[in-house]
Amino acid sequence: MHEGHVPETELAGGFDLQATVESGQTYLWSRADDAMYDDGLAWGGDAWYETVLPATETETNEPELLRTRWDGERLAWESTTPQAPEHLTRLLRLDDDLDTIVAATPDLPLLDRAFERYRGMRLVRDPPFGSLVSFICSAQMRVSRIHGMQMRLAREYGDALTVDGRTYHAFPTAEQLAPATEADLRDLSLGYRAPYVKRTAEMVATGEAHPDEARGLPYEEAREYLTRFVGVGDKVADCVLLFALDYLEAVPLDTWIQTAIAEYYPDCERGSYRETSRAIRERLGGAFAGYAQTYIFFYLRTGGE
DNA sequence: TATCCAAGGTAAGTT
DNA sequence: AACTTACCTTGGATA
Repeated sequence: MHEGHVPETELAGGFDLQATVESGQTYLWSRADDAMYDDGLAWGGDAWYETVLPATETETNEPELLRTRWDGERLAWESTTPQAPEHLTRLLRLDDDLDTIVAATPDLPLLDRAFERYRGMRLVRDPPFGSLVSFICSAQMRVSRIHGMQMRLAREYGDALTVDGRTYHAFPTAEQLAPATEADLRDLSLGYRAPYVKRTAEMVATGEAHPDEARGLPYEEAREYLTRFVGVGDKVADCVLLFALDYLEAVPLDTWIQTAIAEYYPDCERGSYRETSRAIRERLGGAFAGYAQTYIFFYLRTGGE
């Protein structure tokens, strides 16, 4: 295993690894201590987190293990690849300048409290297919269970990798996932999401469509593109745009944000997803509105008011 | 111990 | 285009 660290001085605006990984943006990382995912908020936050890089994203075309831990002053890492810092920077957006982003965001009381509480939390940049499947699975589901679904999908269908006697699994490719039957996926407790995941995997595997195709389109066109996948409506599309495809202005209108709008920004409620989305995006500052959304989401979900 | 409820929504059918 | 309804599963709350 290669190892190293990223010093705090290279992380403009600080870093909160636990909030970044456990805030419900990504379901493709795990806590190495096997503590219940989504149970760490009162815990301490210096656990190792690990993910497996898909073979399609590595220099070797093999899956690679990546582990990382915040030790209070710096981001330590261990990996089967020496390219770990580059992968960490991409996946956890280490080169985002949070000070600039916070400064560019409007001065709203709720937002200020959320920024203060979780200062250092970054957006993630998940692999698009994994992000797409994760958020299809997120419908009417709790964070810890969404995570469990992705872990089971990886274990059943993803590439295996053995390191120090332990076996890890990459999230499956569309080609690996498409052959699964609806019954297979229901056995993994996906419930009614099973046929959505299967049909979406088939669409990607056959080349009919790919989430990467949305990249670069004007924001609302990109969202519209993603809704062609089965199980993907406006909200899930916004999540993929924000957490995988670099659309930092995307504001997923989930139940928590809907509540926040009703309570704090009622004038932004416009009756339709499209118009409400435009209004709240404007209220949260436009270009980085998705960053603001993620802070508000996590702040409210963890008991902030 | 049994029952109920809600969880980061979406698709399909009606009006 | 706006409005209803069904949908799997399960941990945690309530009786």
